Amino acid sequence: MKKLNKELSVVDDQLSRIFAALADPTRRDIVARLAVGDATVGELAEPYDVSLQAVSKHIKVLTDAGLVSRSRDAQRRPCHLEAEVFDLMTKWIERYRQRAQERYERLDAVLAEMRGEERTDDTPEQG
Amino acid sequence: MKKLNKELSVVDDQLSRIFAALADPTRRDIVARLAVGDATVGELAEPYDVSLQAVSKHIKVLTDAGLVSRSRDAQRRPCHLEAEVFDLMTKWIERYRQRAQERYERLDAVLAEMRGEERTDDTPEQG
DNA sequence: TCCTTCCTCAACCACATGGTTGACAACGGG
DNA sequence: CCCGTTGTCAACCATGTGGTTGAGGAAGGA
Repeated sequence: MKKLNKELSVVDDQLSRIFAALADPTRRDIVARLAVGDATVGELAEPYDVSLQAVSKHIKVLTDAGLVSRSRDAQRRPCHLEAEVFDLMTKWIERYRQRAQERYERLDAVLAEMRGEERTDDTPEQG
Repeated sequence: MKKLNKELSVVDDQLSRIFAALADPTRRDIVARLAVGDATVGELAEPYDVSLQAVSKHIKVLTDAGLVSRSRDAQRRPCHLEAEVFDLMTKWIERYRQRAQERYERLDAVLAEMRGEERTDDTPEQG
């Protein structure tokens, strides 16, 4: 039963890009500022001590993840935060957070039961 | 106004570790399985085509991020999913998703208004 | 047309990361 | 006590990532 069919569905792939994009504090900061309002690369770069090119790269990572879209306004290329993509993340998170939470609550019940009975099974179904 | 005070607060640091941990599909898969029930490294490694050591490393990344805790049961070191840490993420996400969503909805209103009036302001307050 | 502004591309560098293999530590069963 | 089971540590390797600098494209303004 080796070699789990790792065809890396598109959603899975995007999820990876989103999480990876948000793993960087600078990029999270940029997202935070874009939540307030659209901004150009230059404006976004201004508070940081790094080159404009570095910030441009961060923006690219964010756009590749679908978190940011670009438009054109003369020479400017304003960045816009795409809120919908967050849903993909929250859906993923909520699914497992809930399961884990339920399991945790069930554990309480089990522990209460165990005080009077005996344990037969160790690991719940898995796969 | 350069050099944003980048002291990388503890929360920020953990947030980075959490997002980075979940950026890997294998680790997300492990989290998914741990949501169903606790498991040992060996059990977790079984479906994959990689060495046990590689999976052990993944587990280490997850524990360092606070997503997984370990216990001891004879030679076994079962992995347990820590659901609370998810809250840190969802809180961060929700904050900016909401802002962006509100901004988006406000845009609708503005566009509707624009059909009858004239525009004076372009970019909402920012900073 | 030439210049300026805004931004991206390309090459490079240091370091992090995911994988490997080999050694070995921790624990319980004979 | 020795052995098997379970898992980690250490060293190594290939690739990815965030940063740099330099060159240059795209779009107006003079």
